[in-house]
Amino acid sequence: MEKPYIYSLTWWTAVLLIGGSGMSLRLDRKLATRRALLDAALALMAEGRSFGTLSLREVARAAQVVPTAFYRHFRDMDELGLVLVDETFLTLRRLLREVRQAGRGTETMGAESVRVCLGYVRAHRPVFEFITRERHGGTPAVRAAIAREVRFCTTELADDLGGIATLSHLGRERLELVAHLIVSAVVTLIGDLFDVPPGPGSEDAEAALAGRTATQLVLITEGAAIWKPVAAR
Amino acid sequence: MEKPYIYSLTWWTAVLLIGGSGMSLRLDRKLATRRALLDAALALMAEGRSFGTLSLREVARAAQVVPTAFYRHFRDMDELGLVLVDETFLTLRRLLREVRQAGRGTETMGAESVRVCLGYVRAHRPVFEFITRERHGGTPAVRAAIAREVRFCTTELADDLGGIATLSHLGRERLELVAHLIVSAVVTLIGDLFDVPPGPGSEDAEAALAGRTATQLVLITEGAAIWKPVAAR
DNA sequence: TGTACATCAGTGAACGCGCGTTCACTGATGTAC
DNA sequence: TGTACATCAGTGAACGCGCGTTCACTGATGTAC
Repeated sequence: MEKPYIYSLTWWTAVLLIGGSGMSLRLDRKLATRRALLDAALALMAEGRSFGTLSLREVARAAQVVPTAFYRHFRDMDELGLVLVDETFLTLRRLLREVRQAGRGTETMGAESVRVCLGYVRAHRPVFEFITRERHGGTPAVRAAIAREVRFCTTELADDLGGIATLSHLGRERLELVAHLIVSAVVTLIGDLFDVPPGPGSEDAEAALAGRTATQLVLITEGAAIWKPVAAR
Repeated sequence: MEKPYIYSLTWWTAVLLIGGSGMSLRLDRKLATRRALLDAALALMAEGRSFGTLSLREVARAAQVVPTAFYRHFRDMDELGLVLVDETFLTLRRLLREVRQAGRGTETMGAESVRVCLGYVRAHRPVFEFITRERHGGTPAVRAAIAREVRFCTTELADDLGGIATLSHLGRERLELVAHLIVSAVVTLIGDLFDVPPGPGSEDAEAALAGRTATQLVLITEGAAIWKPVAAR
C-alpha cells in the first residue's frame, strides 16, 4: 500500500514543531533545501505562471539544486503543490480565527476582517496567487484540497456569524448561506487585487477594491439582519 | 508592425456573418478544421486540464490534423485561447442581455437570470470550464480579456438594476457595487458547479447550489433596497 | 576522546520522449480565358 | 463548356530542446564502540 501524500505534511509539521532547528546539521540542511524548493515554486508562480506549467527541473534549478535532489523531498510536483496548499491554509485559518475572535459579536468584524485579510494577502502574496490560480485551474487533487479548506473557512465563519446579535435569529442554513456569500465576496476581492497593475497608484487602487468589498459586507449583514426568522421559500 | 491577435476574430466573424456557409468548398472546409481545433481544445480541457498545459500537437491530434496544419488557422496556442474567450463572451453577453430585457424592472429578474445562466452553463459546459479555469490561471493576455468581459457584464447589470423600482434611489457607484456583488455570487456558483462530482444526484446538487445563489441574490437586492440614498460611509 | 562504519542529501551522466517550429511538398479547389 | 494555370489547406520528414526519471556515485554528517 502506497504512503498517501497527506502524510508528508504531518511528518514535516511534526519535525518542525517538535524538533525545531538545530536538532542536527544534516536535518537542518535538508529542511533548508525543502524550503528552497517550495519557495522556488512560489517565486516562479509569482511571475505569472500557473503551477501546472512549472517543470520539476526548473523548480530545482531555481532552488539551486540538481533535478534529482528534488526526489529526496517530494515524490513529484503534485505532492509539492499539496504541501503548499496545506501550509497556506494552516496559517490563513489561524489568522482569520484570531481576527474573528478578537471582534466576536461586533458588527465591525466584517470590515476589520477585510482589512486584516488585505494585509495578510499583501504580506504573503505568492502563496495567495498560488491558491487563486489553482483554485479552478489546478490538478483535481489540488482543487479538491482548496475547495475543502474554503468550505472549512465558510463553516467557521457561519459559527461566528451566529454569535452576532443582529443575526442570532437566523437558522443554521441561512447562516451558512450568508457566510458563503461573504467568502465569495472576499475571494473575489483577492482575485481582483492580483489584477491591479503594479506601479504608482496601485496601493490606492487596492484600497478602493478593499473598501468596496467592506461596503458589500455591510450590505450583506444588513440585508441578513432584516430577514424574517421564517422567511418564505 | 505585427497584426494583433484581435483582428482574427473580427475577420472570421465577418466571414461567418457575411459569407455564411456554402460560399466555397475550400473555405467551408477550412472553417470546419478551424472549428475542429477550437472544439478539440475545449474537449481536452473538459477532461480537467488547464489551457496552459495543452500542447499544440495534442490539439492538432485531437482535431485529426497534422501539427503543421494548426498554423493555417492560429499563430500559436495563445491566439486560439483568445478566440475562445471572445467567442464565448459574445454569446454569453447576448444571452444575458435577452434575459434581463425580458424581465426588465421586475424583481424576479435575479432568480430568472440564475436559472437561465445555469441552463446555459450546462449547455456550454466546456466553454465555461475554460473561462473559469483561465480567469486566474491563464496567460496575462487571456486573463486580461476575461477580466474585461466580466467588467462589461457588471456594467450592463448595473444599468439594468437602476431600472428596478426598489433600487432606483441608489447612485451609480452603489449600483455598480451591487452589480459587482451579484456577479461575484454567480461566478462563484459557476465555479462550484464544476466541482460537483458527476453521477446520480448531481442534478439535485447543482439545483441546490443554484437555489442558494438565487436566495443570495434576494438577500442582496433586499439589502440594497433598504439602503438610504445618502448612506453613511 | 578517537576510530571505524553507516547513513543519506545531493551529484552528474544518461535514457527515451513529446514538444514547437521549419521546410519543401501534394493535390484538390478556384479562376481566367 | 473545356483547358491551363494559380492558390493554398493540409502533409510528412526533420531539427534541436527541455522534460521526467533511472542509476551508480560521493563525501559530509551521524553513530557505535
